[in-house]
Amino acid sequence: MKSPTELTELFRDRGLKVTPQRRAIFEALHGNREHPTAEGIYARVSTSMPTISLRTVYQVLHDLADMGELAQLDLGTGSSRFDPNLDPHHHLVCESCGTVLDVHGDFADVRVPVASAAGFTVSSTEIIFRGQCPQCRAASGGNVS
Amino acid sequence: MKSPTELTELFRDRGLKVTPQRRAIFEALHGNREHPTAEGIYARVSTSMPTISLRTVYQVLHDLADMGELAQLDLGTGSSRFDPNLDPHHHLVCESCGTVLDVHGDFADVRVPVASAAGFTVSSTEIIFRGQCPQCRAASGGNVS
DNA sequence: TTTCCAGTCAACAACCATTGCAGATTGATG
DNA sequence: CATCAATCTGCAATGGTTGTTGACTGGAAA
Repeated sequence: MKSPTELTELFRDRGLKVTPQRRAIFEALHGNREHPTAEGIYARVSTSMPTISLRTVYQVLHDLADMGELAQLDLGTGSSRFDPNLDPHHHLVCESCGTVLDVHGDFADVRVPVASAAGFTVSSTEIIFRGQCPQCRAASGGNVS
Repeated sequence: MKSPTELTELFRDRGLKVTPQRRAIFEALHGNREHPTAEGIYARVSTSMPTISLRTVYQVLHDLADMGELAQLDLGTGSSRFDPNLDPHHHLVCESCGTVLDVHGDFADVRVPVASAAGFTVSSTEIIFRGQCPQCRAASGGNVS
């Protein structure tokens, strides 16, 4: 994702206002590797701006996603997660605690076999590895519960 | 997924009752390749059993999933989908209409690079191809959305 | 710096998929 | 066919997310 400064310019260029709320959200996302949920961003921003509403957080996150500056993920953990990392990559999801890690690797050869494609136009490929993180494995003795 | 008859035996063996509701749901799932939602199964079963409740459909689907006789999928289409096909396979999702197709293919070489694994124990790998089906492409002139 | 207004915000209610609850009902066994 | 635990239904409640609306404000222009 672009830096808060770059996003500020981008918004101005598009005739959009750069409000304190937006700035705070830009900051909260910058360099964030936690794949936060909207609630997560809300919690973080609320500490410095207690009056911001969750509605606004959703709005700004969607604006950024629509502009292609942020990826929205649905990893089956109950709520959408937002990923400022726009490099092509995949995810590792802990089924116990929900933690998400990035997986970088060359999966260029992962394509739909022609026989299955049936005229489909594939625009993106998402690989989700599910399992258990070291912390949860240690805590549960290796059982996924 | 096992046949309705086999599921009947399986339930009896486990001391579970085989009610008309369960039988109807077994039938609705048998050979179903539509990756239906709970609502979808409810709609189908309702035609022959108008008094069945959506609550019961959810209950039975979860029972089957817990028993490993049915796969529950979250493909980011808003609601869970249920897949009676237990062969290892992946999915192709139309971003316009939500249709889901199975993708069979050899993706055995899709593994988490050691560097990314960071002690994670990977128990399953899910590949989701997103795009547009032929019908939607024709209908929209090739534009998504 | 003041004006002005399109763009934005906060609060609230609504929405959807899903689940918890409790009382009525019913398979399966003896 | 009597018994009873398992099951069903209807309804309320939950959690995540979005629609609405009137008040508010960033920032370009004067």
